[in-house]
Amino acid sequence: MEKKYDPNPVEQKWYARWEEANCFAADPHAEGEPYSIVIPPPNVTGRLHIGHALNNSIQDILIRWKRMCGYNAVWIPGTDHAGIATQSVVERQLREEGQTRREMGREAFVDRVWQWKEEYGNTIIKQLRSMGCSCDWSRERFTMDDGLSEAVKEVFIQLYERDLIYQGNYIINWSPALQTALSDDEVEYEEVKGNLYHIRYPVEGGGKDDYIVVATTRPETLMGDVAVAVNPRDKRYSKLKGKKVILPVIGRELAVIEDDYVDPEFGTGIVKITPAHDPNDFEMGNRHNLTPINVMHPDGTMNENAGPYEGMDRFECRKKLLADLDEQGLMEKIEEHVHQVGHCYRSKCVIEPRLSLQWFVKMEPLAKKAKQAVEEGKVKFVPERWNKVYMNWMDNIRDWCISRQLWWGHRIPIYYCDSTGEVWASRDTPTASPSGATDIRQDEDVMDTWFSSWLWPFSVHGWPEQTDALKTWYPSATLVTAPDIIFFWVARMVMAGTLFMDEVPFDTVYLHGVVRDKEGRKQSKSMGNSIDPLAVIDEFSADALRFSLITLNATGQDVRIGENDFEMGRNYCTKIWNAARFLQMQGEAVGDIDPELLSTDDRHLLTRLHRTIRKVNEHLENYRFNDYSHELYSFIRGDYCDWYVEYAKEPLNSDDDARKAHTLAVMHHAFKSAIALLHPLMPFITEELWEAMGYRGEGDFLMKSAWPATFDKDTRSLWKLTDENMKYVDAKRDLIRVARQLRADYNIKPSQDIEFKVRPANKGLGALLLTELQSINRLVRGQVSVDADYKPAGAVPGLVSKAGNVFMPADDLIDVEAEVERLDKQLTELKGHIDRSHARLSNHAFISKAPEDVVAQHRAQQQELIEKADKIRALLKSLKGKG
RNA sequence: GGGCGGCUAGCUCAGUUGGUUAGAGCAUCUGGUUUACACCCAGAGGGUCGGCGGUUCGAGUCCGUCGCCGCCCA
Repeated sequence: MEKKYDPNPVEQKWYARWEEANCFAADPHAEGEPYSIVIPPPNVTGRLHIGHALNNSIQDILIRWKRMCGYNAVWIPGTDHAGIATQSVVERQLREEGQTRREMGREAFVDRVWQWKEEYGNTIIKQLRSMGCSCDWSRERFTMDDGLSEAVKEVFIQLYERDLIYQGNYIINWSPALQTALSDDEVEYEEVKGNLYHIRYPVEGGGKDDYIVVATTRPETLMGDVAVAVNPRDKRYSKLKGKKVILPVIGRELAVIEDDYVDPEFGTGIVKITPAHDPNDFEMGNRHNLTPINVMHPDGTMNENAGPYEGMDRFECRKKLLADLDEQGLMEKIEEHVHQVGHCYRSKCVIEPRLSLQWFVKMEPLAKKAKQAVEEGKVKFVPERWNKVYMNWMDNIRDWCISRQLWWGHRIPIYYCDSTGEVWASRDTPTASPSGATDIRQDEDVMDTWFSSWLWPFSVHGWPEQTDALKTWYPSATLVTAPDIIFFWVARMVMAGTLFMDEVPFDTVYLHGVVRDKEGRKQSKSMGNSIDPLAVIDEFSADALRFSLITLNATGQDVRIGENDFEMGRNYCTKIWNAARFLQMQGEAVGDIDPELLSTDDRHLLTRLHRTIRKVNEHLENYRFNDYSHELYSFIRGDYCDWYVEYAKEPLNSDDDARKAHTLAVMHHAFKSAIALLHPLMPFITEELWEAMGYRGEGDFLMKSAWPATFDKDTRSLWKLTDENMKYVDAKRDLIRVARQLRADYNIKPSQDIEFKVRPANKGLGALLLTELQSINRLVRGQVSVDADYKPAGAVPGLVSKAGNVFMPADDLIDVEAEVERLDKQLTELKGHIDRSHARLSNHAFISKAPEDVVAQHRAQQQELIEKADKIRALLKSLKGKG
């Protein structure tokens, strides 16, 4: 083995070997309980960021763990076509070439996007490999693939036939930058400091001073006003009833209508009604039979209805209009006004509520089933609190606008015949209308990308075909994702699953936190604070990346990460590497564990292994990945390296070949189990060591090996893996720690062999210690002797350990003052604990109300504290007396 | 306006049903060429668990309230 671990070539080597050996490929007919995960499909335009790294590390842990446990596990990878993002990227490219998609034509443009996708589109998929993700690449899917497109079309038509899809003229969120409709969820509201403009509308037939004042935040929509409204109970304006007002600039007459919706408290209590540009006005307009007037082009410039402002951009128009109103003396006042303004989640432009003809999905019937599924516990959220968020969304569900004015995406399978006026949905490309007319055309729009993503859990398996994969792996087991797409994606998948499969798409949704920078800001490219996972892999290794992310991230909590946090992962790898190297240097392992030869430390290690396996299983089952990582970390670093290996050097260097061989057997058993347990988290180094240590069978891989089992009861009793032994070894180690502390406090050179006297806490313990002096001597780098009657002849430094008092008799060492000071401090601290313990135990209420075992526990603890304090007092006495 | 999360060592965070002397990593200090490892080892220092009030024999943990910080929905 190399002296230093060089991860990059090792990681590349193993990933290639796994792929060559088809280790990731799953077979629906294979044995084992099915366990499947579908990846949250990243954008095909995307690059791996740190959030993906966390997300996919978790999925890989689950899938590797389950695979080792014998499940028929599959992880389905893939990407989505990201309609808006991908189209934007290619359009930008065209622009640089001095072209536009309209010039190019739809077909050529779509071809061009496909070309782009083939060339650049799968970056993220390649990047997932360098992270070690064990996806079944033979099942990789793309939402625009034939099969998945088939599913999208089928679902659209089924919904259409069930009357759950409709086309309608409604106010939707319009992105002028992208020139497409967006769903409500794609709008981000931001607080903006704007103004509330108070504008005078002259009353028809009135004098110069006869006017009303309306307040608005978007004056540029004024040209689209079709009425003004007041609340019918608002006495101030009852005299306006039946009157008309004149729309400034345009000069159109507007009726004054009464509607309960108007809030008398807001602004002046009179609002302008602009049904084509505001959802509430649209509703009101419908109630009062008003015809909407649209004043804007799709790109956000003013249209012919805007009179003098035609051709101006909406914000330019606002400026000019305000100046004109001011000039005409129609501007009452301008108030500062903070309000929420919708922005496009992709282009960040200000959303324009706009009346237009779009396709919608009726969500209420879908929500009902999806809600029920969670209520009945068929889908569980981890952490549980997301339950409420999900329910709340379902309760306030709004119809889903699914049409997008784009070219890249699944085209809506609706056909029109202009001569006959027929409208119908078709699975195939029709050549004539149902009545036989041939002047037919397909709807120009495509569907929202999420309309394909919500089918992902079953469309990846070939639905609507009833494939074997679908039968075996639907529903999937666990969905791992970030909470920001709980509405976009998770909720809608539950809807699709319950509706089309009659079964929820997954039984658990694990929602992990957001990865932030050290200042707590979300990592983003535009802020320049993002950590590139590939750079981390390059510098520290994929194992280190995974380890650090998982170890630092508590269940469902956001995690702050900086560049040097990956050092801990790298250091851990190095440590494990060296532990393996040490073990290998001891020679071949022969023989098995022999109950007769087990030392107390052997038994301690094996007990800890047993408990570690148990806890690791528990943590993984409960999605407590950081606990899983910590548990193993302390086993490998603490129990195995720091204590056991150091202990083992004594038997390994002894002349007793049987003892030596047996120690090796124990070490290999523990080490082998440990790296197997670690494999889901750090797949590369563990696989490498599995081979290097000779654990690998012919054609075998650690990733395909069995998950370590806890020891059964018989083995535990045969090997005497008892609590008493744990207690003894812990006491012994406390003794060692105390002896080391004495050495450190008195600056004894490591090379100096020094004597320790131990007055054991009890006889049995003393007898046991006597049999283990060789290894203890090595660990304290001194000569320990056990003497129950030892009484220091002079002022001798000493400390109290769980195993008894430890003295370090040596000439010219003692600094009495310093020693007294330290013992005093310790005693004061102990006294505090004893006082509190005493107060508790002398409290009648405590004795009578607390459970017996708790009382007993506190009694024992108090006893321990008192004994320790007594020993310290004795030490102090001997120091003071003789010093 | 409603909801959620956070506030624990200098920093980043664990602490699952209330019950041993509140933990980890990093950072700091001291010592170290111990035949695996300085990406290391040994040892040490460091916390009124955001404030106040309550429930309880017992609160970092439960309840109320206030204060910041962040997110989501309207």
